[in-house]
Amino acid sequence: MNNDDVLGVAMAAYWQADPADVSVNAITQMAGISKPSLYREFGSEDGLKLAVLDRYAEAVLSDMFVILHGGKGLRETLDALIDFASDDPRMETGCLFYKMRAGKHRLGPLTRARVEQIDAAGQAAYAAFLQSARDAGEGIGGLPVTAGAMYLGEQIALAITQRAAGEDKTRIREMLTLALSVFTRP
Amino acid sequence: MNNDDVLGVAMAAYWQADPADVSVNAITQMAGISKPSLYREFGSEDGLKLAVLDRYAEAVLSDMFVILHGGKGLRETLDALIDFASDDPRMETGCLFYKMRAGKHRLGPLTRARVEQIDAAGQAAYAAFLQSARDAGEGIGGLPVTAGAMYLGEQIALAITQRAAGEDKTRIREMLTLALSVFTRP
DNA sequence: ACAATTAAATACCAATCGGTAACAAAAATG
DNA sequence: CATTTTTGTTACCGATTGGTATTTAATTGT
Repeated sequence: MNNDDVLGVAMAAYWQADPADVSVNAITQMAGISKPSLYREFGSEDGLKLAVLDRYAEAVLSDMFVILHGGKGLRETLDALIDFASDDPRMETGCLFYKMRAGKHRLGPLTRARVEQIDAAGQAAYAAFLQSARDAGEGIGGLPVTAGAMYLGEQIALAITQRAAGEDKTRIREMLTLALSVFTRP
Repeated sequence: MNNDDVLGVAMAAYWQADPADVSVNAITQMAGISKPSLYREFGSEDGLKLAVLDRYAEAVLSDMFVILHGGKGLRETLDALIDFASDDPRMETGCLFYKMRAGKHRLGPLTRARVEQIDAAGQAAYAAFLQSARDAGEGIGGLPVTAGAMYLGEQIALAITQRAAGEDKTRIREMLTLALSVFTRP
């Protein structure tokens, strides 16, 4: 059982459940290694969660950034975001990042800092996307870009969180489509 | 320090922080009573949380039901909901019910059952409100009433949760107004 | 005033948490 | 071959969790 495998086991566990509900003991047991081995590799629970988050960001969140920076038009990009949030099978148990963000106060300083950093990057990406849409002459409602970016980000987060709660995919898609319709209205 | 005072202390503590982050030990200490006294009165942590939730529902959630069943028009009621979510000082640290609902899996069976019950009642109230608006000839977008009810409820929950996260009140009002504008558009 | 009952507090329980010290096996180095 | 260094394990630490058995204090009935 190699270190990268351990990280994979931890990511799966944190992802499926809430990170705050998975103990290091449970992870060592699932990975079939001893506790000191884990601590020698990652230093602390905080270090482990940070490593997991980084791996998750590279493996999953990157896809969202790709969608946002794809240079497609407003409607097409919004549709891709809706598809991702309401249909991507990886989001069936929710998004690990959003779970961590929702329980930010329960994280150690390292992981919390990274969560805030990723969150800021996300906001920036949403804002850049909306700005470029506006520059391209596509109206995005009267609202300022930063407010729209936050709105967009929160609606995506809400949709994915609802998927983790076991809500019906079609229902979620309906609601998200409705929420984002404010961007594509006259 | 009477029993009702203890309930008040517990409600304040659960409300300000996340219920999952407040131990019975902490509550007995804050209330200045001994642990067996609390257990004699409420039976278990689950029993205490249930009692707190009931008290909270009567003291706070009832106001939301009053708004919904007020019989006012669509716009007026939506505005009242927006005011409540984004300006009511009691929501400055979020809504205890939404906090409990977000961490449903961490609750005992009694409290969890009540949370689900209240949630269902909320959905029904939202649906009844939208139905009456539609009956009164006010268009609420093309969508089915049940989907609209869920959307409305989740947007309110999102706004209040963001207040708990310390987000700017004006910003929250902007976003909620935007989200609910789908109901009052041609 | 004394006995019986109720209320409350002290002190404890087992389980679990994150984290580590002490120790055994294996691999690399001289 | 002998030695050092790395790897991994067992067994433990103090703190905290929800929950209780036992004992002390206050109240009540007679």
